[in-house]
Amino acid sequence: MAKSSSCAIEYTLSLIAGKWKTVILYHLFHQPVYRFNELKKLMPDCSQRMLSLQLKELEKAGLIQKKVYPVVPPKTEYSLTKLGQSMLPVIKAMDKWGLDHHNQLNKEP
Amino acid sequence: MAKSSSCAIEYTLSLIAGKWKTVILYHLFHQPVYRFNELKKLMPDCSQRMLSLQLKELEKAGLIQKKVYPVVPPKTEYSLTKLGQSMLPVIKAMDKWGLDHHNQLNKEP
DNA sequence: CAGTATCCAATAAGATACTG
DNA sequence: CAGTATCTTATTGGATACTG
Repeated sequence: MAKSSSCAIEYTLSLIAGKWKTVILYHLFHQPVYRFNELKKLMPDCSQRMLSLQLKELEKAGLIQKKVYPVVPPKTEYSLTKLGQSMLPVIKAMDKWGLDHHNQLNKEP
Repeated sequence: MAKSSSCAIEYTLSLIAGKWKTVILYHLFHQPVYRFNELKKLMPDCSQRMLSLQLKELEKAGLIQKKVYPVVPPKTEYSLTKLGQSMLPVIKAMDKWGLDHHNQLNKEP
């Protein structure tokens, strides 16, 4: 984000680049609300730290929102904002492309 | 690409992540063939080195192909492969989203 | 024209331990 | 439960100069 992008697509990419952001959005499209540890379980290869960072960046980008319940033990809920929901076509297109072209997936005997 | 992705969308992202890849694809959708320096001119903020690297990765991913003419001075042409063309919905969705939501673009007086 | 080579800076990501 | 802190490594990107 150092330089302003000169191309629309660059801007879009800047918001969803990062190893886990699209995956997080993907999950939130399939279930509207997730807690931190639920997401963690869905993404076993994503460390707690990375999940935390990526959620923060998505929140900063305005794509997701976080609701914190002041209870003990803590409870937080992540969900898509309106803006995040508008990303659905992008996520869908990427998911479809991956399903169509990633031969290593869903090819178990 | 160290670990195999467990999610289709992760795979898609892995192929188009990188600061300039989607932009290159975007241009190749609007004009089927480009030479190295033509792309360079379209992307003034992308260094020659980066352009070269990103083109190489796109080629390795099978999304673009390169035709080299054995002439002096050298002439190369880059174009989308069939696989690259199949990425159109993804690029289009990202472009549209950027146009719709990046307020800093196309707002000059 | 279409790149490489080299060197360096910045950023992203991983591992592990700790906490309100 | 939902994170931080710290340290380290890996990857990416940039500047500049050079070449077949």
